[in-house]
Amino acid sequence: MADTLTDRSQKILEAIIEEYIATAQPVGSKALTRNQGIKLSPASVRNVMAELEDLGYLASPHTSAGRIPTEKGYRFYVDTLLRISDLDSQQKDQIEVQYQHHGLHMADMLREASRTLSSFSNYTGLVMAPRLKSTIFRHIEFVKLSSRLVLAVFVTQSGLVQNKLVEIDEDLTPRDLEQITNYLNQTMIGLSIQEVRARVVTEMAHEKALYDHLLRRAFALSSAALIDEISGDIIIEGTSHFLEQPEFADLKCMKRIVQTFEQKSILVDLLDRGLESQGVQVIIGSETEYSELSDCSLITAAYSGKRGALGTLGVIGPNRMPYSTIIPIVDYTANLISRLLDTDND
Amino acid sequence: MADTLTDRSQKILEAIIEEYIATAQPVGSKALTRNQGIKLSPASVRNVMAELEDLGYLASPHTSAGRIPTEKGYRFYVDTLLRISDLDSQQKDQIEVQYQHHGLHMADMLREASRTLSSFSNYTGLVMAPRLKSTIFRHIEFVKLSSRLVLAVFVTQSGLVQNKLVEIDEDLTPRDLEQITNYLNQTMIGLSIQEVRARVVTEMAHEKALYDHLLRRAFALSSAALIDEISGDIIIEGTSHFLEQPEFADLKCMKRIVQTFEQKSILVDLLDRGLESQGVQVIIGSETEYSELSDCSLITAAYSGKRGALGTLGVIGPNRMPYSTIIPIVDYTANLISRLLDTDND
DNA sequence: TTTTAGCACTCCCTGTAAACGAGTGCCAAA
DNA sequence: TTTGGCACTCGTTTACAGGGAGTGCTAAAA
Repeated sequence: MADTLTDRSQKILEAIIEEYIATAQPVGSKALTRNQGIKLSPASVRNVMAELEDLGYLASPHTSAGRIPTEKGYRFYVDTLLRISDLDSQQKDQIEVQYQHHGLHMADMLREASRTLSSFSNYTGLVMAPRLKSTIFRHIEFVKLSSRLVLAVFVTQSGLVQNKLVEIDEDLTPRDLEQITNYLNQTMIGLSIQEVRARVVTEMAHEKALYDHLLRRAFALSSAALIDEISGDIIIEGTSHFLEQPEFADLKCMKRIVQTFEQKSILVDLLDRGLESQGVQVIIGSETEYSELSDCSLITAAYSGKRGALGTLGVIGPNRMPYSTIIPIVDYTANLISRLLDTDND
Repeated sequence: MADTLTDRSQKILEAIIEEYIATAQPVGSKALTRNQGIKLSPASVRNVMAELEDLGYLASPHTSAGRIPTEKGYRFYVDTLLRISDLDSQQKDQIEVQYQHHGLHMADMLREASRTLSSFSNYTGLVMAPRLKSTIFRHIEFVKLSSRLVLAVFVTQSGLVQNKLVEIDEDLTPRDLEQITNYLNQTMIGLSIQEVRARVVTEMAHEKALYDHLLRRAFALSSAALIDEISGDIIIEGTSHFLEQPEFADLKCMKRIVQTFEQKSILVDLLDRGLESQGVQVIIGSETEYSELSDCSLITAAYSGKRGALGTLGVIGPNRMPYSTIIPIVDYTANLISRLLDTDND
């Protein structure tokens, strides 16, 4: 089949998709010639529509309804038809002002990001918090809570604070802890947590019969402290926007989606996919590879700190989303968060 | 009006409420005599029902439907008709086993509590994390991040770790910080955060021209660190259970409730109310005093640490909830959490 | 005096049928 | 190649009748 669409076909496809995005109703040939700037008769449009249906870009729910875009249609629209404009500076300001009160706390900032994404897009906002392992070590502190319990507090370059309780076998004096702290802080600064962990492991293996008692304990302690990373936490805001979408009026289907959100692991996986990519990613329907989300699309972008990607954020909604307005919002927010993380903590 | 119900009236009211809880359908006189253990004819039941309606315990949606309980009906049921049985030990074990993997982390434990409440009740689980101010100071640590930025880490008696970034005016050497830390840890241990804060404030006022430079800075720093407490965080799990309730099939109404959940402040207020009380509290419908939740009921209980109440947890659902099975679950969970918090960190 | 049976009445729900409308596909004419 | 016309399809709406569940009232039975 000739998969190259004529200019005219593309124009009509675009008009159909945009009309459908706006109205959520199957769009017919007549409606198209009326509302959109199509200068053809309904009959001509019908011919093109039939052709587009044959090619798989459109589908008809039943004989006498209009056409709705298929996933392939949306994909083509996003890939080649969509012209993405920048946000105007007024909107940028409106978004940016949301972060003014959250000067220093990373967790608050990410929550605000999710909330802002949701309220500016009118869909559901998603933010995946940085994985511990991908962040840069800045500082570690041990606080002795009882004879067998030590609290380890890491601070990462980007200002994320993470703590973990560690059980220890032998009693350590505050003096021991202080020395261990100093040693680790001097040797590990600037490495990623992943690198720190690797280094601890190799050093422990190499110097099995480590002569320096203190060092051995330092490694044992930090190894225990780093052992299981926090699974990337995900911040979801604005689930209620899903309830506004006519395509999810069916409670069964709605419930499946909300349950998927509650479970989080699927969303973590989807957001993870965008972590290594540049710019905005769009995942449409079954491209998610989860049947629960086969009617949902995600628009995601990675945000990054000084040294590479930290996490991903985005918006999830029905396939029928106004991509042209949401993509810039996601893009701008990701850049804004990256910028704020860079400047805040130095 | 004679507000004392005869034994028979009470029995019938109870049967109606339980039938309605089970079926979500208005219950008629015939259905009652069929299914429940009522040995009267439908006509007699009807007389009693009419009386109960006059007294405000029942209502009829329309002429030829059965009766449904009013809030007053539920309240009477909960206050005087309900016999609460203990959980059997099998159920207790099932609940308890959920916490085995979460030995040490308080945050994880609370999240698990919310999840368990939800899955065992089939409604939505709520847990309000301890307010910082009501917890007991155990340890404070300052970590210098840059010349103007200090990270303050508190540990509370119950193992809650809270951190806050503080901007400082003058540069402090690590040695200064260490001294300040030591001073605060020695003087403040065992006080509640609220008391610590009060103490810092009075000392700062009293010794305005504080001769000891170090002390002054210690107070300034801890004052800044304690200044605005974390607003009680609330953990909501199982919102999707709301989608199963026939009374919320209306999307409008559903959306209003989900939005209320997202906003959280209302739930915080409601959970706060149960903080000072002993045992299980039930808030029914408009008793919440929020119109958004006029069709919802909460079952809450406070959990506590060594020294008094820390937070509240519970379940929220429609007015039509199986109180007799959920109250023991909430009660047991609150006690379990209290116990775990007590034993874990000593 | 209390309980029950009978009966007329109300109101919702369901199913059917008809009318309607939006849209399609195809064919022939422009 | 485009357009107008036309028959056809199919979902949606409206109207209406019938059935069912439940009520309130009254009079008879216990």
